[in-house]
Order: sequence, then C-alpha cells, then structure tokens
Amino acid sequence: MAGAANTQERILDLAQQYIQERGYNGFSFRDLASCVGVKSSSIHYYYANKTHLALAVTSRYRKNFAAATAQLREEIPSAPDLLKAYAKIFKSTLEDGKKVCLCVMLASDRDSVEDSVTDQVRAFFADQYRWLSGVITNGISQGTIRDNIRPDDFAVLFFSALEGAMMVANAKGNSADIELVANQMIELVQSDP
Amino acid sequence: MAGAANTQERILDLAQQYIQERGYNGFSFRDLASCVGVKSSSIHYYYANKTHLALAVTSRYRKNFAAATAQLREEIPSAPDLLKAYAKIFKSTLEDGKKVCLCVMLASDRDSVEDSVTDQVRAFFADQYRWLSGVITNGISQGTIRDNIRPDDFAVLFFSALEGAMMVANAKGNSADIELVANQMIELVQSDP
DNA sequence: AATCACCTATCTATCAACAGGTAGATGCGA
DNA sequence: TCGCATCTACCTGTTGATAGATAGGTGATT
Repeated sequence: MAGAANTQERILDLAQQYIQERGYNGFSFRDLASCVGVKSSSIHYYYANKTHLALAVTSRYRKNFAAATAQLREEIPSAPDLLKAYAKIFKSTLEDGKKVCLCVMLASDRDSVEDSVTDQVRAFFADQYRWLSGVITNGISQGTIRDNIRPDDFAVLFFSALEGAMMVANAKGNSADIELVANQMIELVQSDP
Repeated sequence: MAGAANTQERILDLAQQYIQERGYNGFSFRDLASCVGVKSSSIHYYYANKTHLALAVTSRYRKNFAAATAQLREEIPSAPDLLKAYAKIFKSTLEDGKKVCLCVMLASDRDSVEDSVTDQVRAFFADQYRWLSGVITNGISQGTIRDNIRPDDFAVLFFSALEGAMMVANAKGNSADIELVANQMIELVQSDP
C-alpha cells in the first residue's frame, strides 16, 4: 500500500509531543510507531536513527517558534504587552497536554543526546535571548520599560523564570504560576505611570 | 566478603548524582552497580526497586536541603544576603559536575516515575516556597526588601528563575548565569538606600 | 495496450544489547 | 549457628537498529 501522504509529519508531531511530555529517554520507536499506526521500521525509513529524529523535531521547533515570535512583534507594539503575549505561549503549551518546552527537556537529557542536538538547543536559547533583548531595548526607547534595565541581562532572567516556572508548574499541575511569574517581572520593570 | 560498611550510602550518593546528571531514565541498576563496584542484585538488596531508590534519594535530598537552608537563616540576618547565599547553593551544584536540581530533574521525568516520587518532589517545592516566603517577609520587616513585594508570589518567581537558570546554564555550560539572574531579582526588590 | 524497470513506502522477521527484577547459593563475622 | 551482605545465574520484556520481502504507483519501451 502506498503510504498515507502525511505519515512523516505525524511521526514528527508525535515525537515532539513525546519529548515534551516524557523526555528523550521516555519513549521508544515502537511507542511512536504504534501510536501512528505503523511499524517501527517505517520510522527508520524516514529518520535513520533517534538522533536524526530529534534533530528534525528540534529544528522545526526552532523555526516555528521564530515565526510565532516574529508575528507577535508585528502585531503588538507595547513591550510589556509583548512580554505578556510571549509568556502566554508557555502557558498554552503547558495547558495543551502536560507539555514542557522541548528544548528544556532536551537540555535536561543532555547526557543522552548527541552534541548536534545540544547545539540546536543552545541555538534555540540564543534565539529567545535575541528576541527578548530586542523587545526590552525597544520598550526602553518607547518609555514603557524603565531605563535602568539591562536588556541582555533581563532577557536571561525573563526566559529562565518562564522555563523554570513551566517545569515547576507542570509538577504541581498548576499552569497559573506561569502568569504569576511573568506578571511580577513585568510589573517590576515597567515604567511608572 | 562482608560489605564495606558504606555501600548503601555510596549507592544513594551515586543514584542522586545520576538522576541529577542524566534523569530517571538515564541510568540503570547495572550502571550504578558497576560504578560502585558491586553487582546489580546488591542494589536490589538495599532498594527493592527503582521507585524505592528514587524515594530514598529524594527524601534525603529534601532533608539535606532543609538543614542547609535552616543553617543559612541562623548565620545570615540580611534578607538580600540570604537570597544571594541561597542562589549560591544552585550555582555550586551546577559547578560540581553538570548537575541540576534533583527535583526539577524528577519533575521533568514525571511520566516515568510513580506518584509517590512526584509527591516528594512537590513537597520539596513547597519547602522551598515556605523558606523563601519567610525570608522575604522578614526582609520587609527589617526594611531591606521593598514593602510592595508579595512574599508568596515572589518566592515562586525567585525559585522558578533559579531552577530555569540552572537548566539553561547547564546546556550552555555557563554557571555565571545563575548569579546574573539572582542578582537582578535581588536588585529589583531591594529597598532603596 | 501490455510489459517492463524503477522508486517509494511499508511490512515481517530478526539481532545483540540492555532493562528491571528474582531465586538461591556462598561466605564472612558475631 | 545465624544472619547480613554479596554473589552467580537467570528470566522476561524492551530497546535501537538492520536486512530483505512486498505492494503499489509512474513512466518509458515494446
């Protein structure tokens, strides 16, 4: 039988979901296969080995995230509102299943994945820092963010706090903590009215 | 040969290290055994199964953390200094090997561990929130922390940010980010001089 | 129009390694 | 003699990965 046209994409989607829920060591080719409705050898047909699969998932994730954040900047002018919208991405991810950021998951499984995957993870983090730093810099210019805030440093803080909140909130089953964390930081750096 | 008196403790130490470095699914009883210098059945002698082992590691971790933080409160009066010292625990953990907080690691492997372990992880988080909230409340009383800070909320933020920074810093191999994150938060909530 | 080669996608069957876990023997020291 | 600690030996299931068969579609050749 000729394959259903989108088998490869369904494999990729499910692999991403599994990594976000269970981590790199938390699922097998057979888990993926049985859920997609094929045999594990079919997955090897598309992705020679687990590293290739992880690499494909990660680079697509990076690309999608870059597109989503770029669109936010087009739609939302105010820096504090942008930070809120950014935080909402994290909250939604957690609420959609018990999923955590793909790259934090892969970072925590660092010893099990090959360096090429960790390189992609680091590149994702760099992407986020760049975007956040740009938003902050812009916020200072527009007067919505206090001018004693250092954009590069605050980018690291804001991102770290969201990632950490996601992990902890996931354990507690309480996605509201993400907003709690984000809103406090925004409140602390917003210019006084 | 009668066992070296501390085999059990060495197993516990190594299991903790492995969970912190590789996660719950990242090591096997044989890994532990060969590193300790015994056979895997000897580990089952002390810990009937992997859940028991994880439980023992986690409850000891909680206890040790509680002792360390209690001592900090005895030694350091100033709230900002206490927060700095607390952050240093995280930084030191990361610098001592590539280890990340045990409980965040177990939180990320939530789907693979039994609920009893996740309960301990949640209890650890609650411990930390309680301690941090107490420190902040005290800081407000002593005038070192601004009085518009909500202790319970800021505890969540401070803790989440440290945990997140630890994960990200580990991927980047850059432990300095932990201090960067902690110092920014302290700066933001400290009373003006 | 019928045959052919070829490509894509899938399958079956299998491998060696490793997983967590168990039963029971062995040996040392009190 | 007894019990603690460790071992040998093994079981069952799973893992990532491979080899090779098979089915269907496409397009060129006869």
